[in-house]
Amino acid sequence: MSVNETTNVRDVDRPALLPERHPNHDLFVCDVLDAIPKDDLASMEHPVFSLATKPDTRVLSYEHRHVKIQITPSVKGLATIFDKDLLIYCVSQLMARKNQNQPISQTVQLQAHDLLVWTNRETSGDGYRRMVEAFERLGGTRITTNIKADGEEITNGFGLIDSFRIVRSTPTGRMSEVQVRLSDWMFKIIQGSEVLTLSRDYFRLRKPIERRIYEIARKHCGEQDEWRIALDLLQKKTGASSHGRAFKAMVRELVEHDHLPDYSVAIDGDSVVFLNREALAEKVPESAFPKLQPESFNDARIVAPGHDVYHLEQEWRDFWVDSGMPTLHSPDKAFVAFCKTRARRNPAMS
DNA sequence: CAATGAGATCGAGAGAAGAC
DNA sequence: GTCTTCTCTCGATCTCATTG
Repeated sequence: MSVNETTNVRDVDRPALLPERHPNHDLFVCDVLDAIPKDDLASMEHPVFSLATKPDTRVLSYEHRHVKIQITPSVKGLATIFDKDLLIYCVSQLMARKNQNQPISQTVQLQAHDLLVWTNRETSGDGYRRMVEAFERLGGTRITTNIKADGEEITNGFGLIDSFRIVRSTPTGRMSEVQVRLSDWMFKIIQGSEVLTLSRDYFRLRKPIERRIYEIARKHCGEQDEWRIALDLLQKKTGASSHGRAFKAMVRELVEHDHLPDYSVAIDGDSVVFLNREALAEKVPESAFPKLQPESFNDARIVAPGHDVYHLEQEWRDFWVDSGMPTLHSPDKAFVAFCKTRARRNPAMS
């Protein structure tokens, strides 16, 4: 669901969300630490990706019930939350194939330009340079953990990705194809479909912390109506190392601009409350929604052939609620226009 | 006209200084 | 001590001009 740009502009007239450069398909993401046996680490959700925008060479260590986990960066620094975009792309490509019952392999072949477009990034030379650096950080970041099994302590180490290979096109020296080999554990996650679907607007989140908060909300709130967490605990989960005051100010800003996909955020004392937007939409009384004429559904079928117009109506209602339930002079025209845009963006599957 | 390059600007985080 | 404000660094991002 795209956000109404005109109603979501910051005081400093800078949109909270990045522009939607390209309409994407479904996103899937796996929680990295889910890869580790769940009995031992299910209750641990430690940040793996750095939120910093400059090289972060800290070694992160966590301990929980005699299980130790250590995240070690290469000299290039920890993989950042922006680097995770590349991993999300690889996982999504494999999941899409898997969902179509096509065979999947641990090595993903992808077009560099497609990756940049799909992850809502710049396709400039700088964009390509940053992509290579991101792959280097992903490959260089190692996770080491010890697990006790039958009295024996086993230490496992793995990278975020196993390896990558860049194929450059000769005329301009620009890279064209990238081959990424995923780690065994990452591949197991995909095989087990232990992934979450992300909003398309995830890639439009500007701040690293906002992306991390969305992931946490996505995992914990999920389809529930509401999820509540203490502010300091949320900060701990995000891994943000800034001062508590700065973190609280950031959450306040998130509340004020209300631009987090899928969830609305509120502060209640020392707690942060995530409200599922879909659940919120359901609570709007039927009489409050704009009335549509029966002919409009016929018009919608014409502009969006192959789509379920009643499903589109539901999406349109969600969009209307997200936009702040504005008064519409002509709901029918707005609905048909919405269907037309939707159909252009996602042509009906045959 | 899409892809690309260059320079400007933003943001996270850290540290310092000053007010209370 | 606590809190706010300012400055700095550097990668991410924005904007606009150029290229093929």
